[in-house]
Amino acid sequence: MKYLLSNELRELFIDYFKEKGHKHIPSSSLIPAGDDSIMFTNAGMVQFKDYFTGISKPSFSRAVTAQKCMRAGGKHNDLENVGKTTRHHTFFEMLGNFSFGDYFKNEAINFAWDFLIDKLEIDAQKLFVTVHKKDEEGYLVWKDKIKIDEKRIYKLDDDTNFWQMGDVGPCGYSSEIFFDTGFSEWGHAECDVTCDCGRYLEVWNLVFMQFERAHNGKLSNLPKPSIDTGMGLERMARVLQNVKSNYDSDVFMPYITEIENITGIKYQDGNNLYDTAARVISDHIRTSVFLSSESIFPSNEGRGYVFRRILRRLFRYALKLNLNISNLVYIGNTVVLTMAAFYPEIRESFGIFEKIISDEFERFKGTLNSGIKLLEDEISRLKAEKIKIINGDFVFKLYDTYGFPVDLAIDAASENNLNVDLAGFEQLMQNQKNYSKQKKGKIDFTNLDLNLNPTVFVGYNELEEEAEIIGFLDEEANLLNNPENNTTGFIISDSTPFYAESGGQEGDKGIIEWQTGYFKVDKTIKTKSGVFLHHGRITDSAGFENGAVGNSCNYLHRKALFKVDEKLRKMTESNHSATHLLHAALREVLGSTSSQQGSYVDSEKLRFDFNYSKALTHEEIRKLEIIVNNFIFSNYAVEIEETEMETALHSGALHFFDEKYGDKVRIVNIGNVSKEFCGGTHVKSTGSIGFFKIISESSVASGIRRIEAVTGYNYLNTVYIQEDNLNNIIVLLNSNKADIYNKIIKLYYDYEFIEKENRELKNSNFMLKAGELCKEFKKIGKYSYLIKKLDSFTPDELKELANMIKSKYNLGILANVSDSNGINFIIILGSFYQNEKIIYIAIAEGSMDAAKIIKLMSEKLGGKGGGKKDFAQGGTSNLSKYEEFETDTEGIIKNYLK
RNA sequence: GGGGGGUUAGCUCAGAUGGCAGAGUGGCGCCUUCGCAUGGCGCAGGUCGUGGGUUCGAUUCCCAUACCCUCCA
Repeated sequence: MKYLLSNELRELFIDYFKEKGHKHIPSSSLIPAGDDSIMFTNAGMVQFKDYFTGISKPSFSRAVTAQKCMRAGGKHNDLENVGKTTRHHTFFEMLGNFSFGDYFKNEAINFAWDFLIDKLEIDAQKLFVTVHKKDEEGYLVWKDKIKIDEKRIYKLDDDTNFWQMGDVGPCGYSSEIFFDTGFSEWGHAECDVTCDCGRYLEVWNLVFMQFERAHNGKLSNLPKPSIDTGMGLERMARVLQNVKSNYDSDVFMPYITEIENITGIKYQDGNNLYDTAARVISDHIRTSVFLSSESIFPSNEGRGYVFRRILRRLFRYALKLNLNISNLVYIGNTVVLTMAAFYPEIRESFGIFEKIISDEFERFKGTLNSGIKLLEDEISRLKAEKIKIINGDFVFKLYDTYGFPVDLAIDAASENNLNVDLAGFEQLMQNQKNYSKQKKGKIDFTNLDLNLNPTVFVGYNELEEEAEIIGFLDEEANLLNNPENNTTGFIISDSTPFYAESGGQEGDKGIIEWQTGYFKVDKTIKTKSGVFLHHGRITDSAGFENGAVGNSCNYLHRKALFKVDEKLRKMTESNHSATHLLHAALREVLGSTSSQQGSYVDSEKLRFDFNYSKALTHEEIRKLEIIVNNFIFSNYAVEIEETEMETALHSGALHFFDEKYGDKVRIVNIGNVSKEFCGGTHVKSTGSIGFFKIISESSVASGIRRIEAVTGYNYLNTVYIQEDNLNNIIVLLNSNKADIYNKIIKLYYDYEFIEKENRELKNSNFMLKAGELCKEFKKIGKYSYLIKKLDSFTPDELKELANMIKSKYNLGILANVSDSNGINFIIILGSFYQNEKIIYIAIAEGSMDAAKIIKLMSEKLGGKGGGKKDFAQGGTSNLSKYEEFETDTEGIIKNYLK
């Protein structure tokens, strides 16, 4: 067996298959292009999916790749296993060779065997293979052509040896090659390839795509069967380096060695906490470096959320080993040193990695601290009540709501001699998962498989076109032959001038009309296979009149005129072309690293997201606007070029791989300032954009900024709105454009001054009034009371006045030594309020109860009220009681004091 | 996409079955001190995220909405 480093293995593999007529295709992004069914690229075949399904055709029939892959979210999730086994990773590389209708089983098996035996010089006695029990053809290749001992061929079932992409589409038997490491993680002495103990390592999976599964589940033979294979680089490196674990290979040892150096503890490849932590840290840092290079940022949804979970798991283990953030960055740099030769993007993005990891660490500390606080409170409560177990509800809430890791909660519990009800926790966790699953179920029309030819799009040149209606889908995606009049749904046609939403450009609106009626299109979308869906409502007079078929009407194969709303389309095109200009300007002002993160244009405005770490300054925004408007005023011609993907890639045009481009791509050239892949529609020359103005700049996620802007007429509208506002203000203040600012400044200061003066005036007025009212207290024994009705006071004013009376009266009593048998008084003030009710408040001191008095008053006055012992208020809309307010209240007080 | 939580003074956060909005810290002033650290006293600083509703009364309850955190998909 050859001893190869991982980089050598990768090279050898690619060279071998290149020699066998395969085209080396670079690894695609970790973000699958135009594929929402998976979160991350998780196998080598992902970038070739459309070739296997036949949606598009490659210009080559054999390919070889080393593909970046992730399994840490969605259907394939290995995250929790990482660090605990010898062979699970969140990020890994898959080596693969592919045949698209070219060679099949015989060659695929021979290539694999030849590579293993001849190139890697692996001892054939250590290899075992599996085939599907019904795959006689595959079995015979192994037995007769390769001449492998029958005892080494395992015939297995669907669950291990049948592969399919989804419920429908291409699928087929697979054959796997296992390597006997002679070492079982579980200490098994006797077992075989079907055992999960790690002794038999699956090193190569060959998928024979030979069937097509229909909606009814039936299989039919594919005319041109294909091959999809995958060999895990990390596993094979481990085999060739003859070590017990992927982590002991040169793929991970550089990082583990660094952890040893930092902590001063030797890595033992064991199951203890330290060794697990070292593995987790190595794996997760490597993954984080790669995710950073894909412009994925930690967030609370989708891929960003997976990234956040990986980072949090990394931090948890880093804390256990007392690693700090600069240690982690240092290890991250080692990832760059070991892997950037093959993946140069990670070197360029290292700054982003540094920022992400340190920002996220700060955030993590925040959630840790708040969690620790809650946990400490709970623990001391339990201790006080002598309870020995923290219940699952609490731990779940801590985790679910506050993001506090469960294992840390368990640690803290055991430090305090407490247990955690883990079963209860798991139950709640399961409930949440089920709940979340149930809540899915909106139809994704873009993912429909309608089994129709792609719609011919003529809308680049035509906005009106006669076309044939070939189908109608209702809102539940049922194909209706005779949709009733007034039904909403989707019209499908053989061709159309309507642009369907894609590439961040809104779909067209407009009208589809025929002799007896029309269909108002409010949006246009398309399926992944290119069938255009015009959404709207049928309005057909024939539907009402045709009694024979109720009010339904057959639209199938009817010719209709498809008319795009030209005005909206033109405005959208302005915005779209302006987006390209803005992109060019951004690269000029902020540098070429500020690349596109997404964009959306409709007829009203354009939105552009890009990565940049801080808010744009006022000056930068102005600069962008000036540059873009200069582009517009230069009236550059917009040239569209249609070309092969290959040549386009070499032309230096900007492209973004979360977009899906066909084999033929369109390149949009604007002057010599912008060149981008783009399937959207554009103005003929930049002059017709008219004008460009940024209306907002904001942040969408950390590290991503968003610019929103308007063009042409839309800007005119915002100018009008602003102008009207300004004019209204000018007229109101009887001023003019030149003076208005100074006038407002003056008014503002005047207002502040007057308000302060007013407050003081009111205060001194209240003081005076309070002083007067102080004299009106009446006495019954040691109690005194003041009852007064006042006109047009607000509740707040009553409160304030009463408080002043109280302090003045208090002062008077305290000054008067002879009256020292305790302070017991109540102040009751009432007023009209907004001419619709009587309000009254009571402030009491000593043993008088304001709330009780207010209750009694409310009974008498037919109102409601309440409060506390020292303060209460009430109200009534029974205005006629106002005249007797004082006498009534006095009666109540006298009665109360009796 | 769904669930949970949050938004109160410049900052960190309390708060009440609905009844006059608080602490710590920072800011300013004064005192203690030869001076500094410190300590003591006082002052300023609030649309209680926004908009509706219920109520005599809402920062608190209800509805909607924005933003942030978090879990699940």
